[in-house]
Amino acid sequence: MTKPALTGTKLALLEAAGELFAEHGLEGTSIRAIAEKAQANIAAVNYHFGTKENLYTEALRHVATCAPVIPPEVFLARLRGGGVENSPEAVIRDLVQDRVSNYLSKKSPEWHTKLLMRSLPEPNQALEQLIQQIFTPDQDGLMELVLEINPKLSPSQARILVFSMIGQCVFYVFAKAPILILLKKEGYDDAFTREIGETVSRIMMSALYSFP
Amino acid sequence: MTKPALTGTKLALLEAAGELFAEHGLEGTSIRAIAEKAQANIAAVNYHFGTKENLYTEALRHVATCAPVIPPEVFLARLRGGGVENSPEAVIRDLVQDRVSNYLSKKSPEWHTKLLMRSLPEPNQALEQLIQQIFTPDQDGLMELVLEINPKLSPSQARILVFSMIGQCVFYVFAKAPILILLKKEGYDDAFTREIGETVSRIMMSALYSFP
DNA sequence: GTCTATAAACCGATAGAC
DNA sequence: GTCTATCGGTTTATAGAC
Repeated sequence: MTKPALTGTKLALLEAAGELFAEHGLEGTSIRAIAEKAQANIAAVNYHFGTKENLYTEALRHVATCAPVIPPEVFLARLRGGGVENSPEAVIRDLVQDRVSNYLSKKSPEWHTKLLMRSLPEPNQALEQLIQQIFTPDQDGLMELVLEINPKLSPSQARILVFSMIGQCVFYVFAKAPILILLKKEGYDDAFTREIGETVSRIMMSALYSFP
Repeated sequence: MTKPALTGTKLALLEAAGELFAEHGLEGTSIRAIAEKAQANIAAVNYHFGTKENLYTEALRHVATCAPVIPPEVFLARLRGGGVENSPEAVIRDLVQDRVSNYLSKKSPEWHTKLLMRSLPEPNQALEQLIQQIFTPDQDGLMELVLEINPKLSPSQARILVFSMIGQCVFYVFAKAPILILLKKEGYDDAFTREIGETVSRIMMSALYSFP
């Protein structure tokens, strides 16, 4: 038991804040708006979190620890297990599909990914912690996976391949608004999400075997 | 002559504002800070631009019209011209290298791309105009290029391939801060930038021929 | 066009009653 | 733990002199 359960008001504040921060950023969100959305008192923010910055940090940490993405180790184990259903093609396809559907579909609230995206170019005290706890292990696991499929890759190539894979998935979240305008769509439907996953995994597979 | 020349103060305000907006966002930047940086009076912002939002819009438009990226038509013409130096491999490599170095090196001030990145998830009244004037023609041109190299691609596949190419390039700008922390680097050096370009173009080439 | 001075509103944070 | 009331500071925007 590392984390005490959140009382109703504290949780309501955290989620209201997360949603508003995701939409309007740290500076664009007032604690008054947060308290109103959470149906709590303005002073409750200060009571539960001290400062607005702390609340932002907590919201970001909350999102990061909630991410239901399947860790690379699972796919690495499948790959080493062998069998037709665990071919590199199948494993990469499932991995990419998991990431894409995680980012683009409704597995988790939309503001989770939105807040995450916003925190990347807007460095925050929570970001470095996030990187060490979430991104670095994930990146390392994915590099191991990529090197398992093609051991001839240089570490530097493997790293860029991983960035490219993540970058393609993230781009659709990050640039969602302009992409939707470009496509004249209202939102990503399931068929489009599936096609993104299929195409990205196919790109990665063909690339993986074309190196070094 | 569609645009009257900018007076010294107005231009100074625009550039100071752009730099601050890129760094701290719309809400995180005060017109006081802008005026101070531009060595102008606070009231000058209101005089020249009316509101802070207008100034933000103008700064974004300024950046968009300054982008020195080589248009897809140039590469399409090379491709159709034929010859060894105009092979699909060479053309894609040069295109990706141009984008990457444009985004990552010092061809244009760093705040240009930073402001552009920030405006994508933070929709603004200028964004739609930006998309119609810049993104849509660019996207269409790149799709034509991709279809010239592999005419068997479905339009939907070609579109996603283009998104994937742009997405990979943009990711390194967008997620620069976490990537640098991850790599334990201070900045992108030329060797790294070059390797990104080479790897991304190689990924795209192998993918282009593996479809459909 | 540029300045000073100021209006009017909002901000985050907190003291103190309950 | 929750509330009201308020402090001290900042914000944008503007009126009016030069």
